[in-house]
Order: sequence, then structure tokens, then C-alpha cells
Amino acid sequence: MKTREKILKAAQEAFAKKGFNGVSMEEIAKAAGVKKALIYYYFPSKENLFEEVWTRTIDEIEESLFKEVENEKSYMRKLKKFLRSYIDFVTNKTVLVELIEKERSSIVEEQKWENLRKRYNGFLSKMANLIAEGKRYNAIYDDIDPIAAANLISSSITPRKKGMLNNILSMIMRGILKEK
Amino acid sequence: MKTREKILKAAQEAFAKKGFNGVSMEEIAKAAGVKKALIYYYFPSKENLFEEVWTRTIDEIEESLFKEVENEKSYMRKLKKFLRSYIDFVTNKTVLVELIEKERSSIVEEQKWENLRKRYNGFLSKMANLIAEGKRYNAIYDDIDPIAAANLISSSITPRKKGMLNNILSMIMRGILKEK
DNA sequence: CTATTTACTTACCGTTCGGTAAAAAATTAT
DNA sequence: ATAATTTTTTACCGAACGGTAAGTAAATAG
Repeated sequence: MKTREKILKAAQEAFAKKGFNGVSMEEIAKAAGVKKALIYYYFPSKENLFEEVWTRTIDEIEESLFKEVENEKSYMRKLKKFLRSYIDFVTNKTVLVELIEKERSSIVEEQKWENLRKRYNGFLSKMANLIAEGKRYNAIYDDIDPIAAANLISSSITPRKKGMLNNILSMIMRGILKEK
Repeated sequence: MKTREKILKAAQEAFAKKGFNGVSMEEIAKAAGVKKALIYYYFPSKENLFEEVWTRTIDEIEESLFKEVENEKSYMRKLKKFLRSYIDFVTNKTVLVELIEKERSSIVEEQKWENLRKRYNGFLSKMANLIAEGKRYNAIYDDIDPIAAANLISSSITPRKKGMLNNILSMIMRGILKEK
């Protein structure tokens, strides 16, 4: 792996585990097997490094979730596949979701992270579009705000024990889908 | 207000806004209008201060939510009142909920916070008991795990725009309640 | 009034932080 | 082969961190 990628991966894991303020550049360097100064050769600052980690993380999630769903014909199959993929992703790529869980509120609140907030909202919008589509197919309750549904999904489908995740998903599905 | 209370309140607000690692003892001292060393007169360490803030925050939430619900006779009224109180609390005491939202994942994951995790799980258990009661009254779907429902509520009822909060709540209610 | 305890301040400690300049090593181009 | 460029290391900086020791001021007890 290229050095830059090694740094990004180590940073992603460290930020996910300890949060932006909980991890030092020294730690990231050690985890990546490089000297700290080398990180500053590839990234101008800790904030900038975090920004790239965040963006790439959401890129990964989006690609994984929306790619394999785009060729489904039936809406119901599409949405269910999406939610199943979501659970799989949360289960197998835990670290990516942990990063979001840990820093979401900071990114939503602090003006400093405006770009990252936009990226995150873009992800939510894509999910909201999928939900909105369901209203046209009469598959989803009329009174549901697609963006609220996307927020609900994104903040509750997070790394947990498998049984609990499935249970949470079934509650959400019953809450938004007209039929099972 | 007593000095110790001033410190606790300032710490609560600071931790809620910036998280444990994002805030310095100096900042907390300034916000409380005292010298930093005085904090160490009342609290042995930053971690200890945070522990007390966390515990008192959950105490406050619990008291507010469960106190005014305990005298309801009809289960349906009780649960709905509980959820309404939850929304009110989240809306009006934003800072308390933000603290939990920001540090929940660290506290659930890091062994260092074992006591705080227990306190948080105790809160979830209380909520789960309320849900479990609903199963006995045939008000809540049989296949629902009360603890999963408590987790769903706690992680999705967080500070947001009022309309969205209500929308999220109605999805959750439809997801767990047999009838409206 | 004085002795003792409680509350608070000043001044500092060692460490770690994010970040940088400059040199060294490795790679590539001529 | 050697010059030019890219990548990496070494050695350091000032600031901020959590925390402490020693002393002062205010309240309370005898």
C-alpha cells in the first residue's frame, strides 16, 4: 500500500476509536508505521487529514449501499436490499460507522466543519430520495418526511449486537413501510 | 450557587458542546468563574469531574422522565406521556442530551468508563421496563425486544428541529405500538 | 481574641500537543 | 554516473495540557 493510503487508513481507525480530539498525530504515525513529520508531508494539518478521512468514509458507505441497489426493479426489493446492505455494512465495516457515530454531532454543530456537514447531508439526501421514491409507489406512509426517516436510520443503525440490530431494523420498517 | 455547583454546571455545558477531550480544565474554570486549581480542590481529576457530570446528567433525565409518568393509570397514556416528555426534555434541556449524544459511544466502548456505562445501561433498562410493560397490556408488538426499543429511542430522539423530532417519534410509535 | 479549618490563588512542573526546518536517503531523469 | 526530484527522518519549537505545592484569605470554633 502507498504511504498516503497507509496514513489514511491508520487515521480512519484511530479517529473512529477515539474521536478527533482523542487521538494525536503521533499515535496515527505509529499506527501507520511512519514518522509523524511524514504525515505533514502528505497532509497540511490534522484537521485536513480528518476531512479527507471523513469524506472518504462517506464515499465508501455511499458506494457500498447505493451501487448494488441501483439495478433493482421492484421498489420494495430495492428498499429492503438497501436496508439489509446497511446492516451488513454496519456489521462488517464497523470502523467506518463508528467514525460517523463519534463525530456526527460535532460535525452537525460546529461551523468549522461546514464542508463535512455538507458531505454528510448529501449522504442523508440520497437516502431520503430513496424513501421519497417509496411514497410514489405507495409503499411508505404519506405523513413521513423522507429526511426525517433518513436521519432515523442513520442514527439508529449503528454497531450493536446482531440481534439488536435486526430488531431495531424491524421496528423502523414497521414504522415507515405500509406492508411487510 | 455554591462553587462546586458552578463548576459542575460549567463542566456540563462545556463537555456537551465539545466532548471530554475537546475541552480543557482551563476553559471549564473560566466558564465557571474560578481558578483552575480550585477545580482540583473539589474534584481529584478531569475524569472524575466528567464522571460526576455524566451521572448527574442521567439522574436529571431519569427524574424528569419517570417522575411525572408514574401516576398514570392507563398504560397507553403513560407511554405516550413518557415519549412526549422525552421530546420536551430534548427540546428544552438540549445540553444534557447533547452530552450523552457526544460521549455515548466512547462510554459504551471504552472499559475505562465502566461505571458510567453501567449508569447509562441502568437508564436504558428503566426505559426497557416501561416498554416491556406494554407487552403485557398487549399494546406493543410481541416480537419487539424492549431493550432494543430503548436503544432505538435513546439514539434517535436527540436534539433536532422540532418538526423532524415529531416525525421521528411518530415513526417510532408506529414501529412499536399496535394501535395509535 | 486566637486557633483551626475551609476556600481559594499564585506560580509552577513535567509532558504532550500540533507543527516545522533542514538534512538524509531513496528514487527518477538525463 | 550524476544531477534533480521525491520521499522520509531527525531534531526541534512554542503553546497548551492536566495536575500540584505552597501560600493567602475567609469563615468557623473554642
